[in-house]
Amino acid sequence: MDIYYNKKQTIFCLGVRFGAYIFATILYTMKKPVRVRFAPSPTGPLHIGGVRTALFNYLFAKKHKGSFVLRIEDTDQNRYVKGAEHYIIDALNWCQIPFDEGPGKEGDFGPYRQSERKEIYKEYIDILIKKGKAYYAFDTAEDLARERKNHEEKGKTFIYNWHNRTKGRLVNSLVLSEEKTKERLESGAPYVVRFLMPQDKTIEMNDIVRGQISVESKTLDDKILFKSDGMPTYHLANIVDDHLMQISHVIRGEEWLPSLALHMQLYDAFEWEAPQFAHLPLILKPTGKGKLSKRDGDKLGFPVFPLEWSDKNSHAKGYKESGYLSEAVVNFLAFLGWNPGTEQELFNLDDLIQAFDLNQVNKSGARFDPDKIKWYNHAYIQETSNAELSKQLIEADHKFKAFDPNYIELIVGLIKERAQLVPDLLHLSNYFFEAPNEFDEKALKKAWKENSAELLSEAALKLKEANDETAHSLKTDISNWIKEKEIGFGKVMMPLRVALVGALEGVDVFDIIFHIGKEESIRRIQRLIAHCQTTGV
RNA sequence: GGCCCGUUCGUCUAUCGGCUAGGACGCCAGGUUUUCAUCCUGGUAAGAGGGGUUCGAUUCCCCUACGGGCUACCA
Repeated sequence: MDIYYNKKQTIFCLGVRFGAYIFATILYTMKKPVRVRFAPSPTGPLHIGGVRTALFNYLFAKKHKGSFVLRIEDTDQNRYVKGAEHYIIDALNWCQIPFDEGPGKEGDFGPYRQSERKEIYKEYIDILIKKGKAYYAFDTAEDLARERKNHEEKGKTFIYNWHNRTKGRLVNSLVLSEEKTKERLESGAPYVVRFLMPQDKTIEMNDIVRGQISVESKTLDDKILFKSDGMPTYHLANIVDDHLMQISHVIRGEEWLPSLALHMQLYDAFEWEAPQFAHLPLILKPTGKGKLSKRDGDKLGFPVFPLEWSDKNSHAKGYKESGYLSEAVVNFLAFLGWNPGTEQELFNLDDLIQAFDLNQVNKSGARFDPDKIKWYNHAYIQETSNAELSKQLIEADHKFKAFDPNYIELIVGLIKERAQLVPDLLHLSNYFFEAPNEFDEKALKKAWKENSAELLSEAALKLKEANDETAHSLKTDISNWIKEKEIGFGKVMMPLRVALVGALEGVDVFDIIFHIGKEESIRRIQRLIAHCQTTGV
């Protein structure tokens, strides 16, 4: 194969290999511990895309024996939602991807809420200003809106950067004299701090998922780093915290990719070594356009949140409450945008940690498939013990408290292969716990023939005498009787099933009789006969 | 509009220059279950288009199209 390589390719390949080797060697000698963070904003319930980001961070951390940090990015006081932080922690715990450090689990790098780190950001923004990498700006929101509008009317886009930071009508410390700036600041006038984006620089970046990316700095704007309310914006807080918390790898959603150039410039400005970045593909709506949003759940009939959430103006369903097992959700999520390259589909958390590799993460967005997550759930229900499922069943419906737990376990074992969601166990099993209170019309039409009443009466008599030691002995006795009578099995079995279940569904008829008992079975048979007589079927 | 990223069955994806393009979900058919479901077997179905590079491109490069993201004193 290699003989077909031309010279150019060979040199290139050697170059790449040599480069990779040097890079690997440097990485190896540094041997920095892996530290990753999940940094959500407490603006509401964590949605399923956020859970996936957290999961990938967790898997990567555990794979490399590193730490998984939870940092609450609550720098926007307007969007702060009470209870959201608590929800995030509950959700991570339910998924069994707990963090090693974070609020309530203080490590060496706290505090872990950005609102509690206000002074730190002030300190660092001052460093940037002193270095001449950032500047004060006094333009009001109205000023900026006006500028945008003016530009728009001329068919242009307003960008606050080298184009106009010192021209036009903008007011900032680059155009004001030092004294004037000082005066303004001391007068208590509101100000923001902007990053002084270099004018002519090709910013080369490397992303673990996407490889080389490059952006021309002249297309970028002087982003606000420090808001007039004394809080940092995401960009500043993020870089400062990732540095201070010694984050080695930033694994986050693709929506942050356009900010990467800014972030790299910030690391440069501080003269800090940047962590490695991996931008995860977005999760898209099952149908239609765009990324999966918090509102899609109700519209499309599946949860988009791990746990249910309610506040005064909204209520949203959660996977947990809808009867999904966390293992299924985690397995499904792991396979959105990643796969191990083998044909194995079922992975528990330990397997995932073993197999996980950021290099195998896909670049393109993945549509969310509600059918597939159901399939995973069915698979995991089969793997879950009858005892555990019974426990969940009893929790879900208190009527089961009246029954022997051992009986419930037996029944669960009988029906679980038919259950896709945990609550399915409820309606799939009800004929084991109570007689049907109505009979499905279609089923009756199909099962009930002229002589059904007589046959069933006779069947009831035979049942009384039958050996009910096991379901199998029952089956043998009744089958023999049907054979002797030389009638089709269906003639007896179908109406019998309707009598027991109320419909043409359910597990094996003899399993049902065995578990509910002969007496109850006969009672149900008589009820159906009576029903058919009164309704004249 | 500008900037960035992406594009293999309907969906999630495998392939890291040799392909009769593999698996899973879904769907369809058959079998098992005298029911329903499960389960088993089989089937359906894909490299956006156009140029290069190459003995050979799904794979590498370019263009176009399409999709996605960002473009806030939100994260």
